[in-house]
Parts: sequence; C-alpha cells; structure tokens
Amino acid sequence: MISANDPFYQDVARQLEALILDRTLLPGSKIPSERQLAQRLSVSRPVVREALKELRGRGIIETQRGRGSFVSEMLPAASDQSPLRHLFRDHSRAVYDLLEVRELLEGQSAFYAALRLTPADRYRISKAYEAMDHSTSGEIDVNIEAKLDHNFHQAISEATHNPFLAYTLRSLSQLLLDSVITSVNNLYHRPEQRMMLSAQHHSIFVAIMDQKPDEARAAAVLHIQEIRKSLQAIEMENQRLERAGKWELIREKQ
Amino acid sequence: MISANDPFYQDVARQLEALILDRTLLPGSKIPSERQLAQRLSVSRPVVREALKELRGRGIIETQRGRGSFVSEMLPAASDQSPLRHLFRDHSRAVYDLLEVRELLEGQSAFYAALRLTPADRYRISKAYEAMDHSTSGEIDVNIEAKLDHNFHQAISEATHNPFLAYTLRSLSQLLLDSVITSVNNLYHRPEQRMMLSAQHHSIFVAIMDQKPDEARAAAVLHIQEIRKSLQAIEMENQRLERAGKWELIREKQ
DNA sequence: GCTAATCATCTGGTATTACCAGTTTTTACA
DNA sequence: TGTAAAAACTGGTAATACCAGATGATTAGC
Repeated sequence: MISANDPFYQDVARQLEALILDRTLLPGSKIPSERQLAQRLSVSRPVVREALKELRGRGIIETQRGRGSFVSEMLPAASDQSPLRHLFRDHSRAVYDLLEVRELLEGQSAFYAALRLTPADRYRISKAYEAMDHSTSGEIDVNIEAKLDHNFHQAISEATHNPFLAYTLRSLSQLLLDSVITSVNNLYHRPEQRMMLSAQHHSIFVAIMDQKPDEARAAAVLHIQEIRKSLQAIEMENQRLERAGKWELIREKQ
Repeated sequence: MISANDPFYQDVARQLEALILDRTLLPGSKIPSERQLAQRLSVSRPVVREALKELRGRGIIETQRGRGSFVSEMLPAASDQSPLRHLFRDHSRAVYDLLEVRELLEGQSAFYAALRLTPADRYRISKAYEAMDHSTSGEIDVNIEAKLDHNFHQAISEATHNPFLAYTLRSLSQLLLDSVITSVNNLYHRPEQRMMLSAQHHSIFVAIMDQKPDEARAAAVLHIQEIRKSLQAIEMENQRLERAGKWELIREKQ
C-alpha cells in the first residue's frame, strides 16, 4: 500500500484517484468520510485531508462541510489533454476520427508552412527530417521513430506561424504517441508501410522546402489517408484471424 | 482577507494562486515556508498545508521535504483550455490566427454535419438555430447572442459525429466567448454586420438541413471569412481614429 | 397520526502540540 | 582552509480537542 518514497498523502490521493478513474467510484458518488478513510487506510486524518485537498485541486472531487466529499460530476482534465484522452480511450473508432481531423489540419499545416517558410523554419524542418530519415534507415525502435515522426510534423506546424494550429495539432498527435493502442505505431514494424511512410515524409518535405503549398497539402493529406488505409488493412487482417480463431473453437466443441 | 463563506484553506490557496498567476511569484521561485505563511496569514499550519496541497493538485506548485515549496517551472492549465488562453492573451494577432483555424474546422464541420445528419442532429441544430434567430430579431444582448451563436456552431460540430472535431472546435470557439477582447462580440452591435451574420447562419443552416455538404462547407467558410473582414475593417477604422487622435495631439502642441 | 422542534450523530474545518525525516546552514575543530 | 558535526530549517505525520454545518432520529404538541 505505502510506497517507499512518497509521502502517505500522495499514496492516498493516488489510490483514491485510481478508484475514480477506473469508475469504481462513479461521478457524483460519495467518498467515504475522512475518519473512515483514515481508519481503513491506517493513516491519520490530516493525511487523508491533505490527500483529499490534492484531489480537490485536481478538480476530481468536491467537498462540502457537513455533507462529505463527492466525485465530481464532470471529471476535468488531469492534464491539458485529458478530455481528449477520455475521448480517445472511450471511443472505439477513435483512431479513425482522430485521423480524420488530423488529415484536415496536417494538410493545412503543410500548406501554410510552404507558404510562410522562413530560414529558421527551413533549418528546423530539415533537422527534424534528417533525424527521422536517419532513424528510418537504421535499426527499428518504434518508440523513437514515432517520436521523430511527431517532431517532424511539429516542426511543420510551427512553420505555419499560427500557434493555435500548432497547438491543436500537437495535442491531437500527442495522443497517438502516448496511446496504449499501438496500432499506428505498429506500422513501423511492417517493411512496406515503413517505406511508404518514409517516401511520403520525403514528398512533404520536398514540397515544403520548394515552397509549393498545394503540393505540400496534397502530400500531407495523402500521408494521413495512407495511414488510415493501412490501419484498415491491418484491422481486416486481424478480423480474419479472429474469425479463423473462432472457427477453430467451434470445431473443437463438435 | 478571509472570505465569509469559504474555508480558510481555500482563501489561502486562492491568495497564493493569485500571486503566482500575476507573476509576483515567478516560476521556479520559492514559496515561503509553511510556518512563515501560517504566521503571516494568521492561520494554523495545517490550514497552510491543505492550501498548498490544493495548489499542488492543480499542478502549479511542487513540494519537497527539507527544501520547501516552489512555483512550477511549467505552469499547467488552470483549466482545460489554459494553454490556449495563454496563446490568445499573448499573441497580438491571436484573433486572426484563431479564425484561420476555425475557418478550416468550421468548414469541415459543416461538411460532415450535412453528410452525416441524423434526425436527432436535425432537431438539435434546428433548436439552436431558432433560439439564435429569435434572439437576433429582438433586443440586443451581446453576451446572449454570442453564446447562442456558439451553441449553434456546437450543435453542428456534434453532428459530425467526430468527437475530436467537436472538442477541438469547442475549445477554440470558447476562447472568443470568454475573451476580454470584445472585438468579435462587438460585431453584434453593428446593424449591417449583425444582418450579415444572421444571413450567413441561415445559409449554413439551410445547406445542412438540405444535406448539401459542399454548400454547407462553403457557407461556413464564407461566414468566418466575413467575420475576419469585418474585424479588419473595424481595426482599420480604429487606426484611422487613432491617427486622427494623434494628429489632434500634435496640433495642440503647436 | 402528523408536523415541527430538539437532540444526537455525522460530516468537514481549525488549532495546538509533539515528533519524525530530509535538507541546508552554521559552527567547531584539525 | 577544509571537513565533519551540530543546529536550524524544511515538509510530513500523528494525536487530541474543539467548532460549524448537515442530516437523521426522537420527542413533544396539536
């Protein structure tokens, strides 16, 4: 129960938060009283109070004198992007919806980057492209490649000189980076997809460097579309495998 | 100092937060010790501790045993949209950058809404449109009209059935709603602009109801473009007035 | 039997005191 | 002058007592 390094109040806060986030404690529901929690968790009441204040500061509980503490009806962000994370986690088609928005924004991002390119942008995008290219031609480390891919796109979005566009894209693409869903990341394991991604990054890069906005947009849109198609192909393949697995099960029962 | 209704710990947290947010206490800087704060604010140390835990839960301070409490180097969101707010506040061309992104997303939002319209969507969008239309034809209350405008656009974005798109648009447009910069809101005060906005909302509405995606997109894009043009016109007018003001000043000095 | 008032118990909120564990500063000694 | 130890500082924990608001149970009055 008690972590060796962290203060008790942080442990308690963490435990309570876990109960809330995994829906053991539902929004609106009452949290046990401070005295009860202190007794059950074998800590003093001030420790519980401090833990509850931390959760309150995070906005995930509300407390009222005389009534008790309750899980907030609306659970707000644990971080900036937590509403987005929530959407991503709970939504079975999330990755496709996300790609739909990204297609639009990445296309426009590439368009404006090509249009507004400064020497500093040129340098930054080149550096990011080279790092990614260098990584692509070497040994596969999916996490690093995904991150460098992300960095390349971010350099582009920053070259738009529209901070809202850059911020929005960063928020959305960060979801894929951080995701426990590895389907997108798994594209890097497949040689044909990996080469495709690499070629498309090259097309985007060249169009931006040559300052051809329409070509840059088209290349970026195609890039996301190809990712989507690849994911769909992988998904269908997984469904075929799954159906085959079910058939094997039924057959063994006869 | 002490609010009549709130617990002391909330008052203390609020006061400290204000010092941090108005940059009296800079990121990375040390916060006075618990004992000092307790003494200076004439509260007990547990009250201070609880206040600090609340701030810690908000992510705006960090505490370490033996060292003290410090303002976080990276100040995270006080709310979901706080990074966006930061961009908006600090960026002199913010409203135009924001409109640039909105133009893209609103266009696509209208496109998908027209494409994917369900009966429930139809109902919701109609209700939002009627509320707005009804308000437009009556007495001017800018805040209400802006909010109803926002609701109309939100109903459309929800009809896309892409939660990421809906969320992103909501975040961005909420900035304008909440903004202390009232230039967009001031459009409602001008009869010709108000009528223009109303007509454009009508075009968007009709195109979506008739399920014409391309028309819906074009109408939505035009809508944002017109807002931008109006703002630019108001800005130029303000600059002419400002220059005239300066001339008057110089003339009086002679 | 029903309603209102009172009381008991519960809840979070505040204060005091004592002590512990980690960090930093000061002092003493070689 | 440098190093080690002691003192002072920091946040962390626990216990105790009491206060203020909320809720539920009981009692009294009609």
